[in-house]
Amino acid sequence: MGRLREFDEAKAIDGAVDCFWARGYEATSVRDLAEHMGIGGASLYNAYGGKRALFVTALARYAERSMRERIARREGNGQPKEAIRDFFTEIIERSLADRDRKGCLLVNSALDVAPHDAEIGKVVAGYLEEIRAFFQRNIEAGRRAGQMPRNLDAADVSAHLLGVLMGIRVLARTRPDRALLESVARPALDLLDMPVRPRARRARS
Amino acid sequence: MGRLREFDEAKAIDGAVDCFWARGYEATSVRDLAEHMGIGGASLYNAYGGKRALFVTALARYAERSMRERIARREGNGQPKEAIRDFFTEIIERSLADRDRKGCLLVNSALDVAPHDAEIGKVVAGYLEEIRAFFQRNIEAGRRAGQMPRNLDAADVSAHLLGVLMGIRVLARTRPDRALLESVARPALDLLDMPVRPRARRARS
DNA sequence: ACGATTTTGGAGCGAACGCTACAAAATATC
DNA sequence: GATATTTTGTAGCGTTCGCTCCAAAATCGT
Repeated sequence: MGRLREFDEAKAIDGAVDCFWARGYEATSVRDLAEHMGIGGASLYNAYGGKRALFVTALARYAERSMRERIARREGNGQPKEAIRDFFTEIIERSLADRDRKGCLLVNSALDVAPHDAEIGKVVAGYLEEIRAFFQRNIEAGRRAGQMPRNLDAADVSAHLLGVLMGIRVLARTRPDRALLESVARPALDLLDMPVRPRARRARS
Repeated sequence: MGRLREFDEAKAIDGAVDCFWARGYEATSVRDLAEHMGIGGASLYNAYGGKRALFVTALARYAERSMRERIARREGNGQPKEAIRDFFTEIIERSLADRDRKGCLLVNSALDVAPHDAEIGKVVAGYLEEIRAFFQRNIEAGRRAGQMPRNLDAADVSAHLLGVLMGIRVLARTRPDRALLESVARPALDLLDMPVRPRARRARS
């Protein structure tokens, strides 16, 4: 019973994601949100509760459609090393193509919102942990398949890859330069390759 | 000629740094600033021009007192590897001791302000480049001194270290956990060590 | 001492902020 | 069709925003 909603809820959330993504939490006003969501201010509060609650919803939408989608697309192909390499390649390519330098909503939130809001902080930390776990699963699979060095510490290296990923997204927002971003990633990805037996230059022992 | 300033200009700038550092650019109000700087609103505009100009000044102060000081303190000891290692150790320790999770003003600005303000973006990029250059100088010195592998690519690895540093500062704001932060840094720092000749497990060719 | 110049505190500008109140409009149940 | 319930648009609540105006206060050169 009651009047039914006239706006497209999926489009509305996507509009909210775009707003928070482009401008950040503080700099996004409720009026901006309502306009980009295609709804009125009253509907926004009626349907989503308010700015903060809407942000949590938008964050979940972003994580689902952007992060988890990207993970799911790479995983389960039986090529764990390519999964990780392609993950970084895609992030770099998208960062370079990101003309308005929006970066990653999760990373932006980790610095903007999370430190000032314990609840949202835990949510963001949980999303980032999902990325690290993706790295760890694929490192372990790569070791089992003999594609990666046996002595790789999956916990260490997965955390390292997560840190490098965060670094790429930070640097991309101030200096979206291909050479820089690829240099950041390369030493980390080289860890995943099998060591080459160093060729002896001259006879020595 | 004219009335002379009554407030301590150094303390005032430090107060502005503290404000922007703790709350971010957008979330810091001119009234917050004036109060923490110990001056009135009119004096703030008279002496510094406005919120944005004051932010640029505060950023320069932070870079000088926090970043360049940290670099200068480590460099020129003839121990380039320790300079880099200690740099990361200090960042991790300070991040763990940073109870209100202020992080690094440069990194915060790189995500908050830089993408929306081209001029400030270039300033921030310049400061970050100083950090990368510090890494590169010490990598080259370490190679010359025979403390680091001869085949280290100083450009690549210095960019990598900068990325890892950014990653540590991001993760520290959402999950200030020693094990996590040290895991992020460890594989990067291990690059600086001389390779150990792998001990042959069994006789094999 | 005096005019010129600068700083300081206070009041307040117009605008935008997050949010709410309220009545008209639209639906389901009966 | 009457009633109950929900959504929608509008108007506006009180607050805060960055910033400016202005007169009093304080210092200089002369």
